[in-house]
This record gives sequence, C-alpha cells and structure tokens, in this order.
Amino acid sequence: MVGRAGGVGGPRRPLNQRVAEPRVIRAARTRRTDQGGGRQRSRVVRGMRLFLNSHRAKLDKKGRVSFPAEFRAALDGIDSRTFYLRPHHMYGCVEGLSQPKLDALSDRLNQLDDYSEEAENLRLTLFGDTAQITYDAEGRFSMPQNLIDFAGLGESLVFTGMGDVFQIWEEQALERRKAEARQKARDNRLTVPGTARPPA
Amino acid sequence: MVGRAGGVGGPRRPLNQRVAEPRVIRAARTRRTDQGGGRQRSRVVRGMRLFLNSHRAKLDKKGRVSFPAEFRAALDGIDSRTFYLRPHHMYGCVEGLSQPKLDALSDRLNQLDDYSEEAENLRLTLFGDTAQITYDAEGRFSMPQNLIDFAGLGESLVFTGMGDVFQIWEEQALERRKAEARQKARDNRLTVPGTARPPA
DNA sequence: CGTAATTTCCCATGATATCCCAACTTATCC
DNA sequence: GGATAAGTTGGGATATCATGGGAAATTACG
Repeated sequence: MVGRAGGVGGPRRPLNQRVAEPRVIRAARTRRTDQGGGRQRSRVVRGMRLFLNSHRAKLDKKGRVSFPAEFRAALDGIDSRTFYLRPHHMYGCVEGLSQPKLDALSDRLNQLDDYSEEAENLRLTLFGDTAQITYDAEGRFSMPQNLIDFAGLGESLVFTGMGDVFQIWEEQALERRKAEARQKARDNRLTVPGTARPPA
Repeated sequence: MVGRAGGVGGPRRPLNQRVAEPRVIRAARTRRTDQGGGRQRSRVVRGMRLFLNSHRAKLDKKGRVSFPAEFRAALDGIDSRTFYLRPHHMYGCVEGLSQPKLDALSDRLNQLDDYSEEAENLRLTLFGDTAQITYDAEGRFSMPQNLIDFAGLGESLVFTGMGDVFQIWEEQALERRKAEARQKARDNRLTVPGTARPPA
C-alpha cells in the first residue's frame, strides 16, 4: 500500500481502491427495516448511501481536513453537509455519524427512563463529546483539537467507512486494528446475524 | 433559598409565584418512532436541536457566564432565549432544561396521582429549586449563587450536552464523571436498546 | 420616598472560526 | 495524448464569538 509519503508521489485514489464500479450501491437502498420481525438494530434512511472503503487525508496548519469526496456523496443523498464526530468509546479513534444515525440513537435513548443511571451514562457517552460538523464549499472541515489529541491524529489520517458510520484513525493505529479485526473474523468464521429474530 | 453570598436579599420573585402552566405535549412513550418518512424524535420538539459536546466557559466578576453559541443555536430552533437550571439530584452538577423539556416533565408528572408521596417528592425535587434563566443579547446570563455553591463552580466550568438537556460541571468533577460513564458504557459494550421491545 | 444594591442593557475589542478565492494535482473523457 | 472535470491544498478576508467595562434601569431596604 503506497501513498503520499512526505507529501510527494503516490496515487490519490482511496486506499485499496478497486477498479471503477458503479457508484450506486443498491443493497443499501433496497434494504427495508420493516422486513422480518423482532429487534431492529438500526435504520437505514432512504437516500443515504453507505460509507465505504478507506481514504487517506491530511490535517493542514489550520486544523482543516478534506472530507473524502465519496463520503460527501453519501451525505449528498440526504442533502446534508452535516455529520457528527465523537471519540470512540471502545477504540482509540474518532467515530463519525450522519444526522439520521444520530437521530436514531437519540430516539432510542429517549425511550429510556429519565434520570435512570443507564440513561445518564449512555447520554453522556454518546452526546457529551459529540461535535456537530459541517464541511465547507471546498469539502473541508475543522477537526476539533480534543479529537486530534484523543486519536493521536497527525498530519496523515485515514477515514474508514463502516457502513452507516465511519471512523477516523491515525494510520498506524488503523493497521493494527484491521489486523485484529481480520483475526477475530477468522476466529469467529465471520457470521453476520440476520435481521429477523425470534422474540427473546 | 438564600441570595447571593456576600449580598443581601433572596430571589426577586415571590417564593410561591407560579410559573407559566405547561403546554400540552404528547406523552413520549406512546409515540412510535417513525421508520418511514422524515426525522421525528420522541419527546423532542421539532426544531429543537440537540445539546451536544462540551464547552468550557468562565464565570466573571459579576457572576455572568457566556452561554455556548451552539446551545444558543439549539434554543434558536424554538425561538427561545429561556432555559431552566436546577441542582441535579443524582450528581454534583447543574442540570439545564429547555422549555419543551420542562413542559414534558411537567406533563408526565401531571399523570401522577395528586398529593401522592411519589408526586410530592418528584415535584419538589424537579421544580423546587429550578430557576428560569434568559440569556442576554451578548449570549450571557447570571448564574444563581446557590447553583455555583452546589456544583462547586469556580472560574472555569464546562457545559456538557446530553441530548435534550445539558449539564454544567466544575471541570475536574466532569472529567471524573465522564470516566465513570465511559467505563460503564464499556462494561455494557455501549448497547443502546432497540426500539421494538417485548412487553415488560 | 430616598438611597443603595443588583440586574440588565449597551458598547468596544481581541481571538477564533468560517467563508471566499485561486492554484495545483489527479482522474476521466474524447 | 490532450482537454476537461473533479478533488485537494494554501492563504487571506470576513463574520462570529467571547470577554471586559460602564451606564441605565430595576429592585430592595431603611
């Protein structure tokens, strides 16, 4: 995997980019949350495309970073330039969420009893360090300093699509995390739960 | 309720003055999260944005503090400069509520039996020390002395967004609280309950 | 009712964030 | 291979935010 070492050379295409494919990803659009019974973990909002692939980017002197064009296109599907960034609670990276994703989380948290300890802990963890971000006409946004510090972001960082969310990593930390994920996926033979589940 | 330390006199409004009666807000628990069209949030009034992130602020010599611009923007969605502050009954911080949130609480408390012990305890806890606050044209408000004392607020304090409410903490106390919440979230793998639930 | 204290309103300034413009690089199309 | 479009990068101007101080208005007290 080569890239912009020292600011010179290297293709600008996303990391591990494959040959050109149609940009519309139909699976996401046709998935319906009303299929099947049982628990529904998340909603897919019509028009929103998935965040896919990994994209290298740079922080400049003013703390600005270019939001990857494909991620902008994903948000374009819901006519939005706004997303949310928060320190990940499990990994040393920044988690990115779209407005619909945040709204879905917010809706579910609102089902909890006010002033329960569970609600207080979840709200603080999910909202207490979550920054609302809007990218500008050039496709850039200012990365909050506390997130730079938390994830150890340097000049080079990587946006990693995770479907309906994305993550932002320091490059080396991402490599370690990916290796761990691959190993665990192999160990567990990587089963993906279906959507229809019998009641508990 | 005593007034400003070092000063004289109590609250400006008579003790038993009633606040405006709460407006009717649909009970949150009976509304189903909308899975189809636009974003609708239970218990959240349309136009009101979430309180997010953490914002450091300072108390000045006159007891004024700048209400964070993003929180002003959140209230702007409902065309309001008014919010409510109360000592949190679970943590050593100040809780902030919007008018709609206070109204929603009031509405739910109105479902309780009048003069029941539960209602008396909840009403006193939630309303007995709640101050109505309006920020001025510069975005500042005067922090009530009893809240400064209760939360141990010094010159530096932090506004923390919790979704539909916010909290105001002394900086070190917030860090401890956040660490606790993150640990609890990790212990529970930050599972946020889904929306389709079997009856209890 | 007069005076003192407190609160609210108004104005100015410095710092920071956002917006705007231009240039460069890379990818795509013909 | 050249032209064009798209994406990225750099810098400066402008707008917004936070802060400090004082004047005016309001409230409390004797």
